[in-house]
Amino acid sequence: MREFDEWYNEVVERAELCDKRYPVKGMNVWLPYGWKIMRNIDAIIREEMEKTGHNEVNFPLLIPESFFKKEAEHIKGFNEEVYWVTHAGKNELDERLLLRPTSETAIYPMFSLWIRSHADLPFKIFQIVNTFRYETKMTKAFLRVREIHFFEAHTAHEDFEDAERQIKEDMEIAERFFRKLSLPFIASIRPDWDKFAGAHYSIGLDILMPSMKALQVGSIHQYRQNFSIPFEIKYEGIDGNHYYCHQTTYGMSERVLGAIIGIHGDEKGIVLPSSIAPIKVVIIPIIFKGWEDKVMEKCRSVEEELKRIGIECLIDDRDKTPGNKFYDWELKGIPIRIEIGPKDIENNVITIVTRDGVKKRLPENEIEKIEEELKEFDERIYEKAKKLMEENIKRLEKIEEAEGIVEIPWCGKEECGKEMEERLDMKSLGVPYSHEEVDGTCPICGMRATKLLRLAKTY
RNA sequence: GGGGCCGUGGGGUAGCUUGGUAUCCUUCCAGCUUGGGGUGCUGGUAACCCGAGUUCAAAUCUCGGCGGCCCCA
Repeated sequence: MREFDEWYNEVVERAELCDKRYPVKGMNVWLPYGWKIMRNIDAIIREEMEKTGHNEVNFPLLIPESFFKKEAEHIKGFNEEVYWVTHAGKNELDERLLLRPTSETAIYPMFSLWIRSHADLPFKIFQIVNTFRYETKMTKAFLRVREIHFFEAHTAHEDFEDAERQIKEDMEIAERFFRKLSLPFIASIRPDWDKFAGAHYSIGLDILMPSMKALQVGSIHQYRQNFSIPFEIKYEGIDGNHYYCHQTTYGMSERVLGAIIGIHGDEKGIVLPSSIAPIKVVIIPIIFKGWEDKVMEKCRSVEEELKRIGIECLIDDRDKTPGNKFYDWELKGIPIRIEIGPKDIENNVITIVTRDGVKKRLPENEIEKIEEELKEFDERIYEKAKKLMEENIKRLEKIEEAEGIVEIPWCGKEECGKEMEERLDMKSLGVPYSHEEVDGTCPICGMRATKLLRLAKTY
């Protein structure tokens, strides 16, 4: 949808999330406000990682060409979008180095040194780093960039079953993570022709944007032994023999922020769930002649009370008119604003207005209720987003025009899936992760279909 | 991968056809005023993407580069 794309481009700059004027394509400057939000998102995933026994590491940006080349499928998948470092000053390097497009080939040589025995397993690490991919399509702030703010978890396991348990855990992490951001998503097992380069299978986590295009916001991969064999990641089993590990990864990026902007935003600007809003409550003094001191005094006491109960807040005492400040903070997506003026002081109340337009007065001795108001706000924006998604997932029996995400009975053959893509002008998201059993007919070949193929236009 | 459009103060624009240093709105700064949804007035700062060429003279014409946007595969 053209309007959406225009709105999106404008709002990321007006809300001071990033500055797109940096003169390298696909590389934007994170502004303080946007970066704070991104770091709050990172903090949530970091907390989830720690809860589930992953340790944070930080690998070098550069990978030697010889490492990168060890897994054949992986190179094929990334070769065209790799940035190369070929020189040091005027001298050509003996071995070319690449900027990581993802870190498998940096991390796994170290895995093979670190992992010795079954007692080391499962081995679970993650990092949040920048990765580089020379995207050939049109770039777009947070949605398609060439320098990616990337979260990646890498695990190694004794056997396939334990790696599968990891993938279940990853799905639980994703559920909790996206719920905290009030973002509904769907999980699909990507078709073989679209899985991650080198994976045994891939699960895509997708969000339906208001433009009715699907956005992949996360991916979980089962590698089986596809990397452990070329990288020789082996452990000594209880029986004294050596075995190759089974591996998984889980990845996400600033696309999550792009999804939040797109899903929750409105004509006034972005809308932030309270879990990541740098300021959860903004206090606007409504000053009239003769009331200056009384109003400011009350603002400060409310601020103190909010800080005491652990709610980040700010008094906007800039010399602007209140209306101006309202528009400002709405643009930036602050969940709740408090207005304090003469009328509030006379009635011993504060006026609160949530970002989605609920206005009420709270007695001034019940300020702690703001906490509940924030929770209810998060819940409302989640339900609204969920409704939009559910209304636009459509079950079809034959090939027909539809907006959003469609689910069509599929025999499982690649040629049929690709023909659906072509005729609908959509991309396959894959088969629902929930393994929903169906009894239908593939509309392409007419054979019995036991699964659904999800398709959508994508970013 | 193929095609098209575009680049002027921080943002949005006029000027380009017919070469002579730039219009308006907004933002920003100062002051007064105002203050429960973009208050008003006065004054001020600030721009022709980069490089080469044509010319007495280039925002304007030519070529190249960089960057942005759109459409198709």
